[in-house]
Amino acid sequence: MTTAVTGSVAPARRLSSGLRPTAKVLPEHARAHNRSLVLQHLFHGGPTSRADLARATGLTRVTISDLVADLIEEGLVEELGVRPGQRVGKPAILVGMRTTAHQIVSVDLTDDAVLRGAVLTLAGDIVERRQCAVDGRAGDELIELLLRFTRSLLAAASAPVVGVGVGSPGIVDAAGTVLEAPNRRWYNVPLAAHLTGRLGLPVHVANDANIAALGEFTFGAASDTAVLVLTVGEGVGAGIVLDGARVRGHGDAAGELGHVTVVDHGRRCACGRTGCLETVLSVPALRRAIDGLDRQDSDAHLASVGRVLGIALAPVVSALNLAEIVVAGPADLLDGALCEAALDTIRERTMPVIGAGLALRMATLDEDVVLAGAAVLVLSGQLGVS
Amino acid sequence: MTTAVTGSVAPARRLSSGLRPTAKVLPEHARAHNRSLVLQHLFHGGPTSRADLARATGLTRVTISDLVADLIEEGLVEELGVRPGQRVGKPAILVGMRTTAHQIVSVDLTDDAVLRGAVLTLAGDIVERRQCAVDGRAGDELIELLLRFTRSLLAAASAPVVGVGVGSPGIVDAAGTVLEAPNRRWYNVPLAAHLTGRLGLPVHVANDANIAALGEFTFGAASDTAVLVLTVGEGVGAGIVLDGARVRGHGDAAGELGHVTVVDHGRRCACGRTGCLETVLSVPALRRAIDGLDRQDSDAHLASVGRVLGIALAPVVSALNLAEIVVAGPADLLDGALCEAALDTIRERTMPVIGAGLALRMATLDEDVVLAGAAVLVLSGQLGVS
DNA sequence: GGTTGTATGTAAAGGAGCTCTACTAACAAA
DNA sequence: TTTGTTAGTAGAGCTCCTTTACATACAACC
Repeated sequence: MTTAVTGSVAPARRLSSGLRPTAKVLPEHARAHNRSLVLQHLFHGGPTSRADLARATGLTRVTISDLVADLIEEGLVEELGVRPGQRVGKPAILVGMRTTAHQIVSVDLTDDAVLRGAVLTLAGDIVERRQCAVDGRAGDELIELLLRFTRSLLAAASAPVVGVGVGSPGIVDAAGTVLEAPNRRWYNVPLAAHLTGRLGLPVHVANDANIAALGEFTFGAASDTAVLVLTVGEGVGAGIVLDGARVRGHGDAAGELGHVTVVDHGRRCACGRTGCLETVLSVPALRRAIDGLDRQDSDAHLASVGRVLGIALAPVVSALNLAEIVVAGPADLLDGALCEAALDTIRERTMPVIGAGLALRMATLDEDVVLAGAAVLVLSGQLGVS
Repeated sequence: MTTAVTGSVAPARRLSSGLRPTAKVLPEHARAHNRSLVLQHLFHGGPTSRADLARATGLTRVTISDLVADLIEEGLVEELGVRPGQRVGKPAILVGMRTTAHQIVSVDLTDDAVLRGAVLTLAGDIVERRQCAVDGRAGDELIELLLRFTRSLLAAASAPVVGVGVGSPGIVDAAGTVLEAPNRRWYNVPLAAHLTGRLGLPVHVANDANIAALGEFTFGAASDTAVLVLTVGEGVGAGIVLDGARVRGHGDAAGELGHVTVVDHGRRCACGRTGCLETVLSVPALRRAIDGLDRQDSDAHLASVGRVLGIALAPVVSALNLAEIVVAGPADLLDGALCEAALDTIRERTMPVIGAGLALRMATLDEDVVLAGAAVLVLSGQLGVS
């Protein structure tokens, strides 16, 4: 008596690709989701007619009109007049996101010596850029400085600010608490909550290298499915985006690749161990190593570091079947022999299916990756857009 | 004029942890989601009262009663009488999932020589187990054999079957098409669609090592957040579950760790390259290597393989901040020196935060991991439970 | 120049889904 | 017996989306 019960057992219609339904969904959540969906299309597709939005989202024109009316009321969207060009039927009215009507404030704490900040439009364009010397401050002092610096950025904004994004080194949990950032002497500092309280507007905090990946993913040319962004600066960090979601890891420490051992019997690292990736790949280490070398020797060294990087990344690429590795950092050091050797090494050390599907390129945003990423944090947290 | 607009810009209420809202959500989707949510709680928490379900999910008692009524009507849930024990208030009526009222058929194609299949309850318990010699069949012949084998399993079921799950080696896409499985001579075979058409009930197909991870995750003791399951058999494969979602990868090839180069100038591999992980870690390779050795030498060899494994996994563990690595395969080879060396090596080669948060253990399901995983495929695909 | 066809956007009615409030039922403890 | 607590259900109401119908505006065609 083997009876198919397809009729009586309804197929599960999944909301996301995740396996476990974990929280209840109410009509209002559906509404918020669809609202974000519309915004998302306008964000990436530019000005569009309501009818096109309906076709793109699968919602009806009626619902789209309703959602767009809400968004217009909130000031996030505006009508841009009739679509140019002659077609049959009633001319479409274009609607577009008002990317300049609101702004975002971003702060990048990556650098030991200086706070970097910016005011950005919702499209990620930098309107105003500021810096502020750290002068050796750490712990609470640094928090105070950060607060003052952020206030000065808010004062520099020329439109309402939807939120503040902060990229910090160290391990940061989902709530924006810095669990540990030794160089800043921060341990269990609820930075996001503290700043939100003091500033009176939403503040999002995340790991700098992690959000660099978000920045590249949203504003760069990164693929949708599986990207790793490697940030090379004073240290080495990474961020991974899979199916549009940032990988956080069990203890919010995903992407901490700087202190993986890659060289047996290697140099001593600041962390106390030896042979960490940072001892060969960080900007200071690279500069030291090639200082005074001619082009050929310098390239040879960079290639050897690239090979070491490739050996370390090959298992990661295989395990995740990555589509793209993006490298952010000084192009004079990284773009060239180093990246080439890394990609070649990864291809040599992985299956053809894995290696062939992989691209490796330099980041498109240079020094502003983290600022852009912090903006994405705000965009996605406040507007559901990324 | 820096004005906070928190009031006018509604915070995005996210449905999942993903960043990009990608598909519209209708009320019926919300209903299906909440239905799965209830089922999920009953699946993992066992019999529960409606009131407790309401507290656990955040939905009201009214809604829960409504959902439970639907589920009872569909035959997936039943009332189990009053909860024993004396408490104040009206006694609660327990409701529980009818795990034996429906069944699942699973097939495991991992073995070259034999098809392994089973009939399982919705709780993952094996009711009936069957095998079938492959006798060198491949390509279309193997598909026909698989079809006949599946039919015999369906005939052996003693309750309505909700769906069929198949674990296949090779690369399988989300639709259940086997993109390539060289040993089976399958290239772009739409296996799930084909079987669904012929059998008239839902068939789900996925990579065997991938779903082994699902099996361990659901029926084993794996953690929620970040797990990698390494399956060691004739070859080596892996599956990764992050935040409850299986990692698919850009080309549906995530987890293909068997052919990462781990030994420079190593043995020739069946894939044509040298030094692949499979050349040292597969069951045949391990047996060959320790054949005739005494315990001490054998352990030394196993430990050396464990170190190689640890070196390869350390970057993966760091990049993903894994909580757990689960190893599935023959305990006599893997459990002991090999696993110990692997864990020690990973700990040595990663930051303390990363290494300390990691556990490594043997799988709890032994040979039935893939069958269990295939069942999870059906559970999650048909009922939204996992 | 009128007619036809196509496309956009809105209005009104309807159904699905959840909540809130209010109620009954059933028990323990005082 | 009274009081307090908990479980489950009924009915009204709100939100959100769809379906259907309609007004509007243009091109193309005779």
